Amino acid sequence: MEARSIDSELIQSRYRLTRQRVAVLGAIREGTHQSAEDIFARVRAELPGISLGTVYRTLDILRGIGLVTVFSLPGSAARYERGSGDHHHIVCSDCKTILDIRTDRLGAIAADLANDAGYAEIGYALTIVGRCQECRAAR
Amino acid sequence: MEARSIDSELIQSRYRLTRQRVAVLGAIREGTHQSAEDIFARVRAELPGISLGTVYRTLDILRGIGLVTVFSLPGSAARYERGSGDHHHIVCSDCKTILDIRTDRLGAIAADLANDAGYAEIGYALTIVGRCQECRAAR
DNA sequence: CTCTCTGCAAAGCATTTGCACATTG
DNA sequence: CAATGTGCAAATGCTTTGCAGAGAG
Repeated sequence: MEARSIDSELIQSRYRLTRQRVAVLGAIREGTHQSAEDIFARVRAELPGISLGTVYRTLDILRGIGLVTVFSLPGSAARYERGSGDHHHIVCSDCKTILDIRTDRLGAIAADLANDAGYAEIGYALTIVGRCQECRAAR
Repeated sequence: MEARSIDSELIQSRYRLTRQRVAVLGAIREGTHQSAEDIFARVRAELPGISLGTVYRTLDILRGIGLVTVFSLPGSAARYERGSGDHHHIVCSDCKTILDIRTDRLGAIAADLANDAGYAEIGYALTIVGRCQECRAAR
């Protein structure tokens, strides 16, 4: 079953349900690690009149209600993906390919570390940098 | 003993040893999680004529030779700190305060995950988001 | 002296915002 | 209808870059 429906989430959060918002969330679900421009391009196919500003505004709302997660790597635009950050990333230092990673070995550690620091943990994300197979094979 | 000296590192990397480069690295060592602007402000005290462009160019060189690490959080400028990323961060979702975290519990996990993904690991960074003590106390 | 570096200012992206009109509930 | 959302375009940050003169080796 798909995560919480955008309809109920937006309405419960007293946001209006507009074509643009539905389309943006739809676009997010069609890909991963997309930049705002990527999403803009995708949504445009369905809603040619939408503006990039609206995409940014919508992404910010969706993030606020937990339907979308953002992360950023130095030197590139923010990346958006659906859901709350329930996975991690490994990035190739050469070709910049990003892969999702899942593990259950981090939760306890993050909880301990947050606790030690006196913070109430909200979330955590591990980013690994490495060289992917293709890039190592090529020269 | 302080890490590798900037002099030898720059020279070995066939970069020229300039006042600006020495000052920028000095500024980095006086703080943590500094933005390029922060570093610019700090260096200016010593070298009033330096330009922001030079700060950026220098930071990029220092990062290239491993004397400086960069990281970024969505919605704010890149942060620079000395050394190679040998520690992690916890950020307050309210006041944005960043704390350094050290642990030896992640190395093996990161190595396994990189391996599973077919990547040759270069580095990894954990970022925890939470609410700090002060922010929880205040209202 | 030659080659690299720097300051300056302009350019380039990514993201945000003000405003008048369109839409939702 | 009233309140909210959207398109448009300008504005704002952050970072990069071209160029001519300054400085390092």
